[in-house]
Amino acid sequence: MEYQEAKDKFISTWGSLGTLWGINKAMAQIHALLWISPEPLSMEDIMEELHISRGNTSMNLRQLIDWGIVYKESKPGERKEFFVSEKDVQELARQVAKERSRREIKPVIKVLREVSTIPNDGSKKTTELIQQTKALYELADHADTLMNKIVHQESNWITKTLMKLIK
Amino acid sequence: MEYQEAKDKFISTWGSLGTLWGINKAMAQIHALLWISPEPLSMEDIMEELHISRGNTSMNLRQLIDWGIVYKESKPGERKEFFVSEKDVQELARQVAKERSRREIKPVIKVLREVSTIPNDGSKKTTELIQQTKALYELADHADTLMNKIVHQESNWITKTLMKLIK
DNA sequence: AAAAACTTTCAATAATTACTGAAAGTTTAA
DNA sequence: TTAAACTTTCAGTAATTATTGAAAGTTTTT
Repeated sequence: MEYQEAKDKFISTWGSLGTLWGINKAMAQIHALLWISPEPLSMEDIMEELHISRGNTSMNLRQLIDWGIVYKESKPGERKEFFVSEKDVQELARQVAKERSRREIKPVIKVLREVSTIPNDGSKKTTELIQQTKALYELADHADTLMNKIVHQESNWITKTLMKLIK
Repeated sequence: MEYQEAKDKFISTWGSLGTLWGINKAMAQIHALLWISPEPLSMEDIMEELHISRGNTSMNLRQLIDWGIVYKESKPGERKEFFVSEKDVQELARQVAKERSRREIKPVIKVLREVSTIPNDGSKKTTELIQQTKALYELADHADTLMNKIVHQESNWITKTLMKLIK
């Protein structure tokens, strides 16, 4: 396998992975492209490489910037803007963990807490609802605490911790 | 908040959470309904509670069974089949981790390994491709090993481990 | 072996989500 | 202050994904 094939394969795999966890294909592909690009890319560059429209590129770049994993960069003498991705895999993982906690896990935890703390009228169905949602609440809460822990640690804590658990 | 409101809230939240990680709404809602139901439910029961069609119910129940988190059950004297969910939160987490590893992470790891091991022709772009995909490969591989570790441990290892990391 | 009770399949359709492209908006240069 | 270079917005449209419902399939009972 040579360069072009490997590149295409990576971009398309990363793209379909995205849809699997709530990021759309274009957004994931733009990230993939920037992730492996040694140079900042302009909007033109991205549109051309991925065959997507200007509007699509603009909207998805904005989302990547919101996620904190892509940055704008301006080259001296050039009028247009260029984009680069965060290149450190640890930092990428931290940002993703942080955003997912905020967008997905926190709201669910809130509902689970509300639901699991309704007054128990003693009926079987209410008891079951409380018991089962409480179990989910505790699991989700632990997982979220762990994620936040990761987000606030120094950069290579993730790898070190995973390694410790694995062996 | 009383029973019915809490129940509806849980089912709809769990349902939208599902779409966020690649499980469709009906599937997640059926799971939610069974998760908090003290009794096994028939297909009729599920259709009626969630206002979904027979076909939809049948297909999504099958998927839940494939995921290993819902079981068929037959009541003596009754002709139709009943369904119950796995009720242990640890076991639920294990099954989900196992399936996600198999369906999502493993295939990505395979591509990352392939892409990150192409011959390096010494060019800047090839070097960058190899370096960046290798970093992702290592992260994904560690995460997957950890998940498998979880899957094969005794049931309350997850909580114990998370607790240890958290404090 | 026929009928009744129930489940599964799948083509058609509905609902959702993503994408385009041109117009409006913004910034810089002349 | 006008024009050129570039970016963003968003209504319309395309693509994708989920759902229905009726027909076909299966199992159990009589």
